[in-house]
Amino acid sequence: MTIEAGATFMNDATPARDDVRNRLLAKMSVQDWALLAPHLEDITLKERQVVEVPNKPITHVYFVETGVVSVVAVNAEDHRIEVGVIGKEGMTGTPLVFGDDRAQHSAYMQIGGSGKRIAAPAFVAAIGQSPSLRALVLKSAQAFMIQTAHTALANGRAKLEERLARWLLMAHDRLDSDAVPLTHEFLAVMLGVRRAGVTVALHSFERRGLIAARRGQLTLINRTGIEEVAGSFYGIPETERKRLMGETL
Amino acid sequence: MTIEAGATFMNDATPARDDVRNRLLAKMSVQDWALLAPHLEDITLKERQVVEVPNKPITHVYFVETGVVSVVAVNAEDHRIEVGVIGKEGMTGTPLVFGDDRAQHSAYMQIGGSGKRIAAPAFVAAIGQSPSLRALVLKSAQAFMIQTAHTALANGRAKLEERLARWLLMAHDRLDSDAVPLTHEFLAVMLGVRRAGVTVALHSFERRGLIAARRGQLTLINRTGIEEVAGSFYGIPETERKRLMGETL
DNA sequence: CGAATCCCGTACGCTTCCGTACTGAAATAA
DNA sequence: TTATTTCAGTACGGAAGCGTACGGGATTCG
Repeated sequence: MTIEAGATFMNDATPARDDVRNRLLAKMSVQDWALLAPHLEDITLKERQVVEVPNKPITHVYFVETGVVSVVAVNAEDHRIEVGVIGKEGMTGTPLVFGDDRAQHSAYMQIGGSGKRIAAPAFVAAIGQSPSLRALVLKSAQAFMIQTAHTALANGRAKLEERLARWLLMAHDRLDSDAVPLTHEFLAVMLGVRRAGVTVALHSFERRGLIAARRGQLTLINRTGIEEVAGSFYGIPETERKRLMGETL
Repeated sequence: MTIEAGATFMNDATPARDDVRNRLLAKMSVQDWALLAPHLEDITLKERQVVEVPNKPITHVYFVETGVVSVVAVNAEDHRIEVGVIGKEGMTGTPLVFGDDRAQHSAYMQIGGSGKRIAAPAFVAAIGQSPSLRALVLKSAQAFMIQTAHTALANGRAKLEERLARWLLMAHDRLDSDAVPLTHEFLAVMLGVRRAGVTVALHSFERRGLIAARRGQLTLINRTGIEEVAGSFYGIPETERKRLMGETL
């Protein structure tokens, strides 16, 4: 690991900005970065690590850099389904942006990785202080909301294969490799379908040369082909996020 | 119609506050009300009247007082499904709260009624000026977001009868009578199912004494029974809204 | 290295809901 | 009043996906 020249005029605790891979952190103004940086903490995010628990206070906001967070809505009878994913393009803890201190949903690392986090009070103070920072996180929250709406659409109207393709594409957008380290079981939980249904659908993908599968891992081979399977159920949240946040996903 | 004493010290264009039935307008501080009131316009909201068009600028924010708005997500292949409903508890135009000027979804009156509206620029100016007003509409936006997430859950996991019961309850919460003036066709569009499927399900409800049905109209008879049908797919967004906004729904 | 566990492949009967379509009754328009 | 349109009731074959379950291979644990 090399020492970054850009970090020389900052104190030891402040992470260097040049190697920040979270898009929100990278995109904000230097002033806003300066506001957050002293409170940011580098963190490893292991798979299945819980970042938010429903109806519990949010302790930290996580800026993911590698890996994927699943946000899962749960009801009283323990029915559950994923309502959104978060990766390097976004952040967790959107209720804080709305002035609430509690998590609505369950959120945990679906694919392990790393990132930075900030304690909730420091985050709230920062967005209270900087209108431009608040505007940025509001847009990010809106982008997430659009994703949730289209998840509702896909859940109600798309077939299993279409929804599975959509999920793979959303994960792929957030990963640096074509390999998705996940079991069929977890894909099934996220989509709210049978594990066996996922197995059959992935088989079909594999036979068509769209993916390669190994135990606990699958690799995208023909992304365009997967996009064709997902059809119009994939894409709108992605273009809307680009419109709202700028060209970087 | 009697002349309200409370209106005497306001100018002619300013609606009297006492008879405001929209919960958000009724709940805000006098200062925030004074900020909005001069720009509020009484309006009749006929059924099927369009209030937002996807990808088009939002012209007005609507504060519904009677009737119900459907917010419907649409994709490129014209698949569509309702992602939320808005009545007297809320407002349309949430993207404006996030700093965006465009509608994501289609929004129209599913059940006709009336309300007040304000031109988008005046609304944006007001929330820019008053932090307390901004906080209020942010919480309302969050409540809507929770509703959307649970719609995604219901779409993915609930059966037709459960989803239909959920919809009826959400509509009933927003109406002043037990009569829901809607055809099976429109219920089907909102739920993303067949019209014939809705007919059969409503029949079952009727046989069980939960509702009474006439052409283009159905009446809730046993709300508790309908709640039992919806099970845990109904309720969380409602209690969360109460928590966020205070005891009034 | 053997045992226990995890993950995937596959199967079968069953439920739910779709696509489609025809009918008659009710409401509306002429 | 008659014609037209809208809405609800019903039907049938079929697709999609569920619940369940069993076996075998891969991986991990002791």
